[in-house]
Amino acid sequence: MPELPEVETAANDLNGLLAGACFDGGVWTDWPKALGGLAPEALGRAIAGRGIARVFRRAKWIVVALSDGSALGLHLRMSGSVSVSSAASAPGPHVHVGLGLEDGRRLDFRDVRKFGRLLYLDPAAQAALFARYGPEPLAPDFTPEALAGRFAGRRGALKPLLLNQAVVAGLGNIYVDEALFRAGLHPLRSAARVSRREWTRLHAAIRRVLTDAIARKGTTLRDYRTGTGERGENQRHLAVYGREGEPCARCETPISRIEVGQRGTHFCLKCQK
DNA sequence: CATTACCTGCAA
DNA sequence: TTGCAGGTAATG
Repeated sequence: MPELPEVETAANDLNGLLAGACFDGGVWTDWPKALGGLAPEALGRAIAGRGIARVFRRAKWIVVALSDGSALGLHLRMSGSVSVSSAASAPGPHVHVGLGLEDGRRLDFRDVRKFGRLLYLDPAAQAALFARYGPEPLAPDFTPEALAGRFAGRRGALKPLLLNQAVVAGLGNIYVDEALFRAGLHPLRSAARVSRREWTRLHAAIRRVLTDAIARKGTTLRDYRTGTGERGENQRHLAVYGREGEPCARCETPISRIEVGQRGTHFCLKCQK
């Protein structure tokens, strides 16, 4: 489910709820695989008594930074979400991990499809993990030239490259389709045949689509919830994603759907060349 | 580059 | 029953 705007929203919500709190070492799970091989007891020992310095996003990871420089990395994959509840309450449906806090609350990790992960990361593991990712598209130094530079010398179509987290971090199937529509670029356009002016348009489109979605607290199609349990609003503003057959907002042509790299791909064949 | 695997739920 | 879903890693 979650792409950059959803993870950003969830991380910001968790930061407001958890900054300054302390894990008590209690770990409940009914799906130990989510911990990536670390035993629940070992995770509990690692985080017991650790304060939460802050919670932020990197790529599609929620990073819970702890007082000793270690961190928890939460990846929601297709259907994950996070929430904070009372430790006295029973875990809700599809909650697979719960981490106790010293103040009587609990951080819950919910994930219908069980693809998500909650990993303990020491500083070296954090560095190794985040080194795999490309630049943050909303960072101030992510200029149109920086975007074009990421594609320099790469062959292939725009959409698969934009989905590649090592090229640019954080984009997924929804926002790639939306950004390409806004930029007027066909998802199968070769990256080698994009002009300077088109890179500038694509850069603006990516930033606009992401910032608008963050302002609307993300896109909730099925499982995604904000860190406070609400649905996002951006699903009401999608131009092409999930709109096969509906008229294009710009030219009325029915939106097309094709497969690109095994992903459903939505675009306007008249507006996107 | 394509295919498969990882999982569950839901709509056609 | 089949196909599809916001992601990604592993395998030919």
